Amino acid sequence: MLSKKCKYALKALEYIAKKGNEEPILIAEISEEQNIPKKFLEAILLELKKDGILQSRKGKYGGYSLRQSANEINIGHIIRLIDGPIALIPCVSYKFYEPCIECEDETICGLRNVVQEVREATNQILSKVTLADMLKREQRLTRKK
Amino acid sequence: MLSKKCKYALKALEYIAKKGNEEPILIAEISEEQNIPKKFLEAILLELKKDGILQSRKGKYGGYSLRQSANEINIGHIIRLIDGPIALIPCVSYKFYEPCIECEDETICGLRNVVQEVREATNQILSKVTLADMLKREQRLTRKK
DNA sequence: CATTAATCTACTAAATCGATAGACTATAAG
DNA sequence: CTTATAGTCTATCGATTTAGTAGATTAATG
Repeated sequence: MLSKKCKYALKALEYIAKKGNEEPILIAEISEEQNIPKKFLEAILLELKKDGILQSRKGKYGGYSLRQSANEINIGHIIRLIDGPIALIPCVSYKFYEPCIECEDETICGLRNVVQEVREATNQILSKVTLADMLKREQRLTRKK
Repeated sequence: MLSKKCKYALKALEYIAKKGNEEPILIAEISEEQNIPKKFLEAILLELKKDGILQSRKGKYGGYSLRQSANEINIGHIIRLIDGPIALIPCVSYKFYEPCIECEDETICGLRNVVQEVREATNQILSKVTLADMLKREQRLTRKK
């Protein structure tokens, strides 16, 4: 399950991308508009900045803006950044690979073999979806109503 | 990520299915052979029993055995039983559906739309894999070596 | 120099996870 | 009917993670 933090991150990114002008957007504004606790949001935006997804300016006329364009920002990447591995077990994760302690030989593990398929399918989808795509989907769904 | 508890559950089931005779298997034996803390394992096996996957007998010659046949026991079901929802957000989960608190209208949510695809792909795989399949995979992988 | 707004450091409450202890109950053998 | 065996139930515990808060600090603007 995605953490609240991760959902907050995605909502904040959506919000920034939607307004998508040059002028930076205030933490306070995002916090109010998206109902995200301000202090918590601060920490989240900072993480996104440190990863190079956002940029910021302090002081008057300061705030946050996208550093990468919305169609370069991958959703799977954001999820991994905030929540860590998406895979169901660490021994099938690319980014967060770790051998299972309880497993003597992972190459013959049945569970691993199954979970590997799941990871492949998940990755197939997530690796393609960007922030821009997500906004497009939202627009499409809204028009349908 | 799957919890340790869940991995223990799957390992225990594999062990029981492998021995797969009529005679019940002791908690203590599973615990030792699979390196699972005994007391913890007790609780796990009890859950599996309450769900109808295992059956047990007390006293001498007692122990645990499969109640369902290994090719009726679905891996996704076990994971959901022990760890809860597999889906990334509750609003796309069949078994554990819950609306997102922070979401006013889930039908137009872009994230939900993406995550729904992931759930579909995951389900496609997990709904087909049984305990028997997992054992078969293990055998196949072992032969390959 | 005053104001604004991000950044950094340090907590805290609550929930979850992994595990343990000990009393209780049902079964089989003698 | 008693004893040994082995699962069941209740309660608790320490560590970690999650969600959130408080307050001081730093940088940009004017």
